[in-house]
Amino acid sequence: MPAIPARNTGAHVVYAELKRRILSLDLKPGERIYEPAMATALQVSRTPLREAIRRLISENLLEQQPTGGVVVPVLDEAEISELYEVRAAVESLMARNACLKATPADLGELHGILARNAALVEFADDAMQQGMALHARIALIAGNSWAGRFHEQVASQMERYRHYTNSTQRRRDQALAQHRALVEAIAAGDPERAAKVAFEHVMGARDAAVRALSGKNGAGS
Amino acid sequence: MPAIPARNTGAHVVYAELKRRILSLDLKPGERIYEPAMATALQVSRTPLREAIRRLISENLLEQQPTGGVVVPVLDEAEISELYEVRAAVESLMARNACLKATPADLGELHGILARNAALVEFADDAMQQGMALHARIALIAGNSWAGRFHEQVASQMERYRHYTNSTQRRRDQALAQHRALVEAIAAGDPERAAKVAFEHVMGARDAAVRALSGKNGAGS
DNA sequence: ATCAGCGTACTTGTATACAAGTACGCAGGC
DNA sequence: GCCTGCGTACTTGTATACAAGTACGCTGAT
Repeated sequence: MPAIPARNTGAHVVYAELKRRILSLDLKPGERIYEPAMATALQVSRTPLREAIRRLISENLLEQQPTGGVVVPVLDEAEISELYEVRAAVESLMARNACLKATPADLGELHGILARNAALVEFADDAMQQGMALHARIALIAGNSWAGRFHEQVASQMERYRHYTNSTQRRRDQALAQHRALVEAIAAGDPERAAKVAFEHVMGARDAAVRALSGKNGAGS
Repeated sequence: MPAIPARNTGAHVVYAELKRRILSLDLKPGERIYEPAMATALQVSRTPLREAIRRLISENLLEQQPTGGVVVPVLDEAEISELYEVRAAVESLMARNACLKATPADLGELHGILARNAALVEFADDAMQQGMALHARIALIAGNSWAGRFHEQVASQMERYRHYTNSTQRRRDQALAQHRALVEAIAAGDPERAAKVAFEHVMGARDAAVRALSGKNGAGS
Protein backbone atom coordinates (compact mmCIF):
# COMPACT_ATOMS: atom_id res chain seq x y z
CA MET A 1 0.00 0.00 0.00
CA PRO A 2 2.39 2.65 1.12
CA ALA A 3 5.25 4.42 -0.41
CA ILE A 4 8.53 4.66 1.37
CA PRO A 5 11.33 6.95 0.28
CA ALA A 6 14.09 4.44 0.92
CA ARG A 7 14.59 5.34 4.59
CA ASN A 8 17.07 7.98 3.54
CA THR A 9 14.73 10.80 4.35
CA GLY A 10 16.15 14.23 4.97
CA ALA A 11 14.79 14.14 8.48
CA HIS A 12 16.92 11.09 9.26
CA VAL A 13 20.04 12.71 7.87
CA VAL A 14 19.37 15.88 9.82
CA TYR A 15 18.71 13.84 12.95
CA ALA A 16 22.01 12.02 12.60
CA GLU A 17 23.92 15.22 11.95
CA LEU A 18 22.37 17.09 14.87
CA LYS A 19 22.97 14.14 17.17
CA ARG A 20 26.57 14.02 16.10
CA ARG A 21 27.00 17.71 16.80
CA ILE A 22 25.34 17.43 20.19
CA LEU A 23 27.33 14.41 21.35
CA SER A 24 30.59 15.86 20.12
CA LEU A 25 29.81 19.12 21.96
CA ASP A 26 30.05 20.84 18.61
CA LEU A 27 26.73 22.27 19.70
CA LYS A 28 27.58 23.61 23.11
CA PRO A 29 25.48 22.85 26.18
CA GLY A 30 23.08 25.70 26.78
CA GLU A 31 23.18 26.80 23.17
CA ARG A 32 19.82 27.57 21.66
CA ILE A 33 18.70 26.28 18.29
CA TYR A 34 16.88 28.65 15.96
CA GLU A 35 14.94 26.78 13.37
CA PRO A 36 15.30 29.05 10.34
CA ALA A 37 19.03 29.53 10.75
CA MET A 38 19.69 25.85 11.37
CA ALA A 39 17.47 24.85 8.47
CA THR A 40 19.36 26.99 5.99
CA ALA A 41 22.66 25.83 7.47
CA LEU A 42 21.67 22.20 6.93
CA GLN A 43 20.17 22.89 3.48
CA VAL A 44 16.69 21.66 4.32
CA SER A 45 13.40 23.28 5.09
CA ARG A 46 12.09 23.70 8.60
CA THR A 47 9.81 20.68 8.32
CA PRO A 48 12.36 17.84 8.41
CA LEU A 49 14.49 19.89 10.79
CA ARG A 50 11.62 20.15 13.21
CA GLU A 51 11.04 16.44 12.95
CA ALA A 52 14.65 15.75 13.87
CA ILE A 53 14.51 18.25 16.72
CA ARG A 54 11.39 16.72 18.21
CA ARG A 55 12.95 13.28 18.08
CA LEU A 56 16.05 14.55 19.84
CA ILE A 57 13.84 16.13 22.48
CA SER A 58 12.21 12.75 23.04
CA GLU A 59 15.63 11.25 23.54
CA ASN A 60 16.63 14.01 25.94
CA LEU A 61 19.37 15.18 23.65
CA LEU A 62 17.59 18.49 23.27
CA GLU A 63 15.46 20.29 25.77
CA GLN A 64 12.31 22.29 25.24
CA GLN A 65 12.39 25.28 27.52
CA PRO A 66 9.24 26.27 29.35
CA THR A 67 9.77 29.77 28.04
CA GLY A 68 9.89 28.38 24.52
CA GLY A 69 12.70 27.48 22.21
CA VAL A 70 14.89 24.43 22.33
CA VAL A 71 18.37 24.34 23.81
CA VAL A 72 21.13 21.81 24.13
CA PRO A 73 20.85 20.51 27.71
CA VAL A 74 23.53 21.76 30.06
CA LEU A 75 25.93 19.27 31.58
CA ASP A 76 25.38 18.55 35.22
CA GLU A 77 27.62 16.63 37.56
CA ALA A 78 24.63 15.15 39.37
CA GLU A 79 23.21 13.84 36.12
CA ILE A 80 26.27 11.88 35.10
CA SER A 81 26.03 10.09 38.42
CA GLU A 82 22.39 9.23 37.76
CA LEU A 83 23.25 7.96 34.32
CA TYR A 84 25.93 5.66 35.66
CA GLU A 85 23.51 4.30 38.23
CA VAL A 86 20.88 3.49 35.64
CA ARG A 87 23.52 1.96 33.44
CA ALA A 88 24.65 -0.14 36.37
CA ALA A 89 21.13 -1.40 36.94
CA VAL A 90 20.59 -2.22 33.27
CA GLU A 91 23.97 -3.84 32.74
CA SER A 92 23.50 -5.84 35.88
CA LEU A 93 20.29 -7.22 34.45
CA MET A 94 21.91 -7.95 31.12
CA ALA A 95 24.79 -9.76 32.76
CA ARG A 96 22.30 -11.88 34.68
CA ASN A 97 20.42 -12.77 31.52
CA ALA A 98 23.57 -13.38 29.54
CA CYS A 99 24.47 -16.10 32.05
CA LEU A 100 21.39 -18.05 31.10
CA LYS A 101 21.64 -17.60 27.36
CA ALA A 102 25.33 -17.53 26.48
CA THR A 103 26.41 -20.21 24.01
CA PRO A 104 29.97 -21.51 23.79
CA ALA A 105 30.41 -19.34 20.70
CA ASP A 106 29.30 -16.30 22.71
CA LEU A 107 31.83 -17.09 25.42
CA GLY A 108 34.56 -17.35 22.83
CA GLU A 109 33.57 -13.98 21.49
CA LEU A 110 33.68 -12.43 24.96
CA HIS A 111 37.13 -13.85 25.61
CA GLY A 112 38.29 -12.45 22.32
CA ILE A 113 37.11 -8.97 23.22
CA LEU A 114 38.74 -9.37 26.61
CA ALA A 115 42.06 -10.16 24.97
CA ARG A 116 41.90 -7.09 22.76
CA ASN A 117 40.88 -5.11 25.80
CA ALA A 118 43.96 -6.28 27.67
CA ALA A 119 46.23 -5.38 24.77
CA LEU A 120 44.89 -1.84 24.64
CA VAL A 121 44.71 -1.11 28.33
CA GLU A 122 47.28 1.65 28.15
CA PHE A 123 45.46 3.65 25.49
CA ALA A 124 42.55 5.48 27.04
CA ASP A 125 40.39 5.84 23.93
CA ASP A 126 40.89 2.34 22.59
CA ALA A 127 40.39 0.78 26.00
CA MET A 128 37.13 2.65 26.32
CA GLN A 129 36.06 1.43 22.89
CA GLN A 130 36.83 -2.18 23.71
CA GLY A 131 35.10 -1.86 27.07
CA MET A 132 31.99 -0.61 25.36
CA ALA A 133 32.30 -3.43 22.84
CA LEU A 134 32.27 -5.95 25.66
CA HIS A 135 29.17 -4.46 27.21
CA ALA A 136 27.47 -4.22 23.83
CA ARG A 137 28.19 -7.88 23.19
CA ILE A 138 26.76 -8.86 26.55
CA ALA A 139 23.69 -6.77 25.75
CA LEU A 140 23.30 -8.74 22.55
CA ILE A 141 23.62 -12.05 24.33
CA ALA A 142 21.15 -11.03 27.02
CA GLY A 143 18.58 -10.59 24.29
CA ASN A 144 16.36 -8.11 26.11
CA SER A 145 15.55 -5.51 23.50
CA TRP A 146 14.18 -3.02 25.99
CA ALA A 147 17.26 -3.22 28.13
CA GLY A 148 19.27 -2.77 24.96
CA ARG A 149 17.31 0.33 23.98
CA PHE A 150 17.73 1.97 27.36
CA HIS A 151 21.36 1.01 27.52
CA GLU A 152 21.99 2.64 24.19
CA GLN A 153 20.18 5.79 25.22
CA VAL A 154 22.19 6.05 28.40
CA ALA A 155 25.40 5.44 26.50
CA SER A 156 24.52 8.27 24.12
CA GLN A 157 23.92 10.63 26.98
CA MET A 158 27.19 9.71 28.63
CA GLU A 159 29.01 10.36 25.40
CA ARG A 160 28.60 14.06 26.01
CA TYR A 161 30.40 13.80 29.32
CA ARG A 162 33.18 11.62 28.04
CA HIS A 163 35.29 14.61 27.04
CA TYR A 164 35.66 15.51 30.71
CA THR A 165 36.07 12.08 32.29
CA ASN A 166 39.46 10.90 31.12
CA SER A 167 40.31 7.66 32.84
CA THR A 168 43.50 7.08 34.75
CA GLN A 169 45.78 4.16 34.07
CA ARG A 170 44.93 2.78 37.49
CA ARG A 171 41.23 2.93 36.73
CA ARG A 172 41.70 1.17 33.40
CA ASP A 173 43.61 -1.67 35.06
CA GLN A 174 40.86 -2.02 37.59
CA ALA A 175 38.19 -2.02 34.88
CA LEU A 176 40.04 -4.73 32.99
CA ALA A 177 40.12 -6.90 36.09
CA GLN A 178 36.43 -6.36 36.60
CA HIS A 179 35.71 -7.20 32.97
CA ARG A 180 37.62 -10.44 33.45
CA ALA A 181 35.61 -11.25 36.56
CA LEU A 182 32.41 -10.47 34.71
CA VAL A 183 33.16 -12.78 31.79
CA GLU A 184 34.28 -15.42 34.23
CA ALA A 185 30.99 -15.25 36.11
CA ILE A 186 29.06 -15.48 32.84
CA ALA A 187 31.17 -18.44 31.76
CA ALA A 188 30.50 -20.08 35.12
CA GLY A 189 26.79 -19.54 34.64
CA ASP A 190 26.40 -17.79 37.96
CA PRO A 191 23.72 -15.12 37.41
CA GLU A 192 23.82 -13.59 40.88
CA ARG A 193 27.56 -13.17 40.79
CA ALA A 194 27.53 -11.78 37.26
CA ALA A 195 24.85 -9.30 38.19
CA LYS A 196 26.73 -8.20 41.26
CA VAL A 197 30.04 -7.87 39.45
CA ALA A 198 28.47 -5.88 36.62
CA PHE A 199 26.69 -3.57 39.02
CA GLU A 200 29.74 -2.84 41.09
CA HIS A 201 31.91 -2.46 38.02
CA VAL A 202 29.72 0.30 36.61
CA MET A 203 29.30 1.92 40.02
CA GLY A 204 33.06 1.97 40.27
CA ALA A 205 33.18 3.72 36.92
CA ARG A 206 30.68 6.20 38.29
CA ASP A 207 32.86 7.01 41.25
CA ALA A 208 35.87 7.46 39.02
CA ALA A 209 33.95 9.73 36.67
CA VAL A 210 32.55 11.84 39.49
CA ARG A 211 36.02 12.14 40.96
CA ALA A 212 37.46 13.19 37.62
CA LEU A 213 34.74 15.77 37.13
CA SER A 214 34.83 17.26 40.60
CA GLY A 215 38.59 17.41 40.33
CA LYS A 216 38.21 19.78 37.41
CA ASN A 217 35.31 21.37 39.23
CA GLY A 218 33.06 21.62 36.21
CA ALA A 219 34.09 21.56 32.63
CA GLY A 220 36.22 24.16 30.87
CA SER A 221 39.95 24.13 31.44
CA MET B 1 13.45 36.29 22.78
CA PRO B 2 11.07 33.59 21.75
CA ALA B 3 7.39 33.20 21.54
CA ILE B 4 5.58 30.28 23.06
CA PRO B 5 1.98 29.38 22.38
CA ALA B 6 1.17 28.51 25.98
CA ARG B 7 2.27 24.89 25.79
CA ASN B 8 -1.22 23.94 24.72
CA THR B 9 -0.14 23.27 21.19
CA GLY B 10 -2.30 21.09 19.03
CA ALA B 11 0.54 18.64 18.72
CA HIS B 12 0.52 18.08 22.47
CA VAL B 13 -3.21 17.52 22.54
CA VAL B 14 -3.00 15.10 19.65
CA TYR B 15 -0.10 13.32 21.31
CA ALA B 16 -2.07 12.86 24.53
CA GLU B 17 -5.14 11.67 22.69
CA LEU B 18 -3.26 9.19 20.53
CA LYS B 19 -1.36 7.89 23.53
CA ARG B 20 -4.60 7.39 25.40
CA ARG B 21 -6.06 5.47 22.48
CA ILE B 22 -2.99 3.31 22.15
CA LEU B 23 -2.72 2.45 25.84
CA SER B 24 -6.43 1.73 26.14
CA LEU B 25 -6.21 -0.54 23.11
CA ASP B 26 -8.77 1.70 21.47
CA LEU B 27 -6.26 1.67 18.65
CA LYS B 28 -5.74 -2.04 18.18
CA PRO B 29 -2.28 -3.61 18.01
CA GLY B 30 -1.30 -4.07 14.40
CA GLU B 31 -3.62 -1.32 13.23
CA ARG B 32 -2.11 1.08 10.76
CA ILE B 33 -2.42 4.83 11.05
CA TYR B 34 -3.15 6.81 7.89
CA GLU B 35 -2.20 10.41 8.32
CA PRO B 36 -4.90 12.17 6.29
CA ALA B 37 -7.76 10.17 7.80
CA MET B 38 -6.47 10.53 11.36
CA ALA B 39 -5.83 14.23 10.85
CA THR B 40 -9.38 14.95 9.77
CA ALA B 41 -10.70 12.72 12.55
CA LEU B 42 -8.76 14.73 15.12
CA GLN B 43 -9.60 18.07 13.51
CA VAL B 44 -6.03 19.11 12.88
CA SER B 45 -3.76 19.24 9.88
CA ARG B 46 -1.17 16.61 9.15
CA THR B 47 1.65 18.73 10.56
CA PRO B 48 0.87 18.53 14.30
CA LEU B 49 -0.39 14.98 13.82
CA ARG B 50 2.93 13.94 12.33
CA GLU B 51 4.73 15.59 15.22
CA ALA B 52 2.70 13.56 17.70
CA ILE B 53 3.24 10.38 15.71
CA ARG B 54 6.99 10.85 15.57
CA ARG B 55 7.11 11.40 19.30
CA LEU B 56 5.11 8.24 19.93
CA ILE B 57 7.48 6.35 17.66
CA SER B 58 10.38 7.59 19.78
CA GLU B 59 8.62 6.23 22.84
CA ASN B 60 7.94 2.92 21.14
CA LEU B 61 4.21 3.42 21.34
CA LEU B 62 4.06 3.43 17.57
CA GLU B 63 6.22 1.57 15.13
CA GLN B 64 7.58 2.67 11.80
CA GLN B 65 7.47 -0.27 9.45
CA PRO B 66 10.42 -0.89 7.14
CA THR B 67 7.94 -1.07 4.29
CA GLY B 68 6.60 2.34 5.26
CA GLY B 69 3.65 3.47 7.28
CA VAL B 70 3.28 3.45 11.02
CA VAL B 71 1.39 0.82 12.98
CA VAL B 72 0.45 0.21 16.57
CA PRO B 73 2.98 -2.36 17.81
CA VAL B 74 1.61 -5.83 18.24
CA LEU B 75 1.52 -7.34 21.71
CA ASP B 76 4.06 -10.03 22.31
CA GLU B 77 4.31 -12.36 25.26
CA ALA B 78 8.09 -12.26 25.13
CA GLU B 79 8.08 -8.49 25.31
CA ILE B 80 6.04 -8.24 28.48
CA SER B 81 8.61 -10.45 30.12
CA GLU B 82 11.40 -8.14 28.98
CA LEU B 83 9.52 -5.12 30.27
CA TYR B 84 9.11 -6.66 33.70
CA GLU B 85 12.80 -7.48 33.80
CA VAL B 86 13.82 -3.94 33.00
CA ARG B 87 11.33 -2.63 35.50
CA ALA B 88 12.80 -4.98 38.08
CA ALA B 89 16.28 -3.65 37.43
CA VAL B 90 15.18 -0.02 37.60
CA GLU B 91 12.99 -0.44 40.67
CA SER B 92 15.75 -2.34 42.37
CA LEU B 93 18.03 0.62 41.84
CA MET B 94 15.43 3.06 43.06
CA ALA B 95 14.80 1.02 46.19
CA ARG B 96 18.52 1.03 46.87
CA ASN B 97 18.72 4.79 46.47
CA ALA B 98 15.57 5.40 48.46
CA CYS B 99 17.27 3.70 51.41
CA LEU B 100 19.92 6.37 51.47
CA LYS B 101 17.66 9.35 50.95
CA ALA B 102 14.38 8.59 52.71
CA THR B 103 13.42 11.11 55.38
CA PRO B 104 11.14 10.24 58.31
CA ALA B 105 8.34 12.04 56.45
CA ASP B 106 8.96 9.84 53.42
CA LEU B 107 8.74 6.72 55.55
CA GLY B 108 5.45 7.90 56.99
CA GLU B 109 4.15 8.44 53.49
CA LEU B 110 5.19 4.94 52.45
CA HIS B 111 3.49 3.40 55.47
CA GLY B 112 0.35 5.34 54.64
CA ILE B 113 0.29 3.98 51.11
CA LEU B 114 0.93 0.53 52.50
CA ALA B 115 -2.11 0.81 54.77
CA ARG B 116 -4.35 1.84 51.88
CA ASN B 117 -2.84 -0.97 49.88
CA ALA B 118 -3.76 -3.48 52.57
CA ALA B 119 -7.32 -2.18 52.76
CA LEU B 120 -7.80 -2.61 49.02
CA VAL B 121 -6.10 -5.93 48.53
CA GLU B 122 -9.28 -7.66 47.46
CA PHE B 123 -10.08 -5.24 44.65
CA ALA B 124 -7.82 -5.94 41.69
CA ASP B 125 -7.88 -2.51 40.08
CA ASP B 126 -7.50 -0.48 43.26
CA ALA B 127 -4.78 -2.75 44.58
CA MET B 128 -2.90 -2.26 41.32
CA GLN B 129 -3.31 1.50 41.60
CA GLN B 130 -2.01 1.59 45.15
CA GLY B 131 0.85 -0.70 44.22
CA MET B 132 1.85 1.65 41.45
CA ALA B 133 1.50 4.56 43.87
CA LEU B 134 3.98 2.92 46.21
CA HIS B 135 6.49 2.38 43.46
CA ALA B 136 5.97 5.91 42.17
CA ARG B 137 6.62 7.30 45.63
CA ILE B 138 9.79 5.28 45.98
CA ALA B 139 10.85 6.56 42.58
CA LEU B 140 10.36 10.10 43.85
CA ILE B 141 12.35 9.46 47.00
CA ALA B 142 15.16 7.82 45.04
CA GLY B 143 15.57 11.08 43.17
CA ASN B 144 17.18 9.68 40.04
CA SER B 145 15.42 11.46 37.21
CA TRP B 146 16.70 9.10 34.55
CA ALA B 147 15.52 6.07 36.43
CA GLY B 148 12.19 7.84 36.83
CA ARG B 149 11.94 8.53 33.12
CA PHE B 150 12.66 4.94 32.15
CA HIS B 151 10.37 3.62 34.82
CA GLU B 152 7.56 5.74 33.49
CA GLN B 153 8.19 4.63 29.95
CA VAL B 154 8.15 0.98 30.95
CA ALA B 155 4.98 1.51 32.96
CA SER B 156 3.31 3.05 29.92
CA GLN B 157 4.25 0.09 27.80
CA MET B 158 2.95 -2.37 30.36
CA GLU B 159 -0.33 -0.51 30.48
CA ARG B 160 -1.21 -2.02 27.12
CA TYR B 161 -0.80 -5.52 28.51
CA ARG B 162 -2.68 -4.86 31.71
CA HIS B 163 -6.01 -5.77 30.15
CA TYR B 164 -4.83 -9.33 29.84
CA THR B 165 -2.95 -9.84 33.07
CA ASN B 166 -5.61 -9.87 35.74
CA SER B 167 -4.09 -10.71 39.06
CA THR B 168 -5.31 -13.48 41.32
CA GLN B 169 -6.17 -12.93 44.97
CA ARG B 170 -3.24 -15.10 45.94
CA ARG B 171 -0.88 -12.99 43.87
CA ARG B 172 -2.19 -9.77 45.39
CA ASP B 173 -1.66 -11.11 48.92
CA GLN B 174 1.86 -12.04 47.95
CA ALA B 175 2.51 -8.63 46.44
CA LEU B 176 1.27 -6.93 49.60
CA ALA B 177 3.65 -8.95 51.71
CA GLN B 178 6.51 -8.05 49.40
CA HIS B 179 5.57 -4.40 49.52
CA ARG B 180 5.68 -4.58 53.30
CA ALA B 181 9.09 -6.20 53.18
CA LEU B 182 10.27 -3.54 50.78
CA VAL B 183 9.18 -0.63 52.94
CA GLU B 184 10.64 -2.38 55.95
CA ALA B 185 14.01 -2.70 54.27
CA ILE B 186 13.92 0.96 53.27
CA ALA B 187 12.99 1.95 56.81
CA ALA B 188 15.84 -0.17 58.11
CA GLY B 189 18.20 1.60 55.72
CA ASP B 190 19.46 -1.65 54.25
CA PRO B 191 20.15 -0.90 50.57
CA GLU B 192 21.20 -4.39 49.54
CA ARG B 193 18.14 -5.97 51.06
CA ALA B 194 15.80 -3.35 49.61
CA ALA B 195 17.31 -3.81 46.17
CA LYS B 196 16.97 -7.56 46.38
CA VAL B 197 13.39 -7.44 47.67
CA ALA B 198 12.34 -4.99 44.97
CA PHE B 199 13.98 -7.03 42.25
CA GLU B 200 12.42 -10.28 43.30
CA HIS B 201 9.07 -8.65 43.84
CA VAL B 202 8.89 -7.40 40.28
CA MET B 203 10.28 -10.63 38.91
CA GLY B 204 7.50 -12.41 40.79
CA ALA B 205 5.02 -10.10 39.11
CA ARG B 206 6.60 -11.02 35.82
CA ASP B 207 6.11 -14.72 36.41
CA ALA B 208 2.51 -14.14 37.41
CA ALA B 209 1.84 -12.06 34.32
CA VAL B 210 3.47 -14.55 32.00
CA ARG B 211 1.46 -17.34 33.60
CA ALA B 212 -1.74 -15.35 33.21
CA LEU B 213 -0.99 -14.62 29.57
CA SER B 214 0.07 -18.10 28.56
CA GLY B 215 -2.97 -19.46 30.35
CA LYS B 216 -5.14 -17.53 27.96
CA ASN B 217 -2.71 -18.39 25.18
CA GLY B 218 -2.78 -14.96 23.63
CA ALA B 219 -5.36 -12.31 24.14
CA GLY B 220 -8.98 -12.56 23.09
CA SER B 221 -11.44 -14.06 25.55
C1' DA C 1 -9.57 -18.21 -18.09
C1' DT C 2 -5.25 -16.55 -16.72
C1' DC C 3 -1.30 -13.74 -16.83
C1' DA C 4 1.27 -9.65 -17.95
C1' DG C 5 1.81 -4.81 -18.44
C1' DC C 6 0.50 -0.24 -17.79
C1' DG C 7 -2.02 3.53 -15.64
C1' DT C 8 -4.04 5.56 -11.79
C1' DA C 9 -4.72 6.61 -7.14
C1' DC C 10 -3.10 6.90 -2.62
C1' DT C 11 0.54 7.02 0.43
C1' DT C 12 4.36 9.59 2.88
C1' DG C 13 7.97 13.37 2.75
C1' DT C 14 9.06 18.25 1.91
C1' DA C 15 8.65 23.09 1.12
C1' DT C 16 6.47 27.30 1.66
C1' DA C 17 3.08 30.49 3.06
C1' DC C 18 0.42 32.16 6.89
C1' DA C 19 -0.90 33.21 11.88
C1' DA C 20 -0.24 34.46 16.54
C1' DG C 21 2.22 36.02 20.26
C1' DT C 22 6.15 37.90 22.86
C1' DA C 23 10.27 40.47 23.82
C1' DC C 24 13.11 43.97 22.65
C1' DG C 25 14.14 48.73 21.27
C1' DC C 26 13.10 53.33 20.63
C1' DA C 27 10.91 57.52 21.47
C1' DG C 28 8.60 60.70 24.28
C1' DG C 29 7.30 62.55 28.65
C1' DC C 30 8.18 63.48 33.52
C1' DG D 1 18.45 61.00 33.23
C1' DC D 2 15.11 57.52 33.82
C1' DC D 3 10.90 55.27 33.19
C1' DT D 4 6.88 53.99 30.56
C1' DG D 5 4.30 52.77 26.56
C1' DC D 6 3.90 51.47 21.93
C1' DG D 7 5.56 49.54 17.55
C1' DT D 8 8.23 46.42 15.07
C1' DA D 9 10.63 42.35 14.17
C1' DC D 10 11.51 37.72 15.05
C1' DT D 11 10.22 33.57 17.00
C1' DT D 12 7.52 29.13 16.89
C1' DG D 13 3.17 26.59 15.46
C1' DT D 14 -0.02 25.33 11.74
C1' DA D 15 -2.05 24.64 7.29
C1' DT D 16 -1.77 23.70 2.62
C1' DA D 17 0.26 22.86 -1.72
C1' DC D 18 3.57 20.07 -4.14
C1' DA D 19 6.67 15.97 -5.27
C1' DA D 20 8.00 11.27 -5.63
C1' DG D 21 7.28 6.59 -5.46
C1' DT D 22 4.81 2.18 -4.92
C1' DA D 23 1.07 -1.09 -5.01
C1' DC D 24 -3.11 -2.21 -6.69
C1' DG D 25 -6.55 -2.80 -10.28
C1' DC D 26 -7.97 -2.94 -14.87
C1' DT D 27 -7.59 -4.10 -19.55
C1' DG D 28 -5.93 -6.63 -23.23
C1' DA D 29 -3.79 -10.57 -25.35
C1' DT D 30 -2.70 -15.41 -25.54
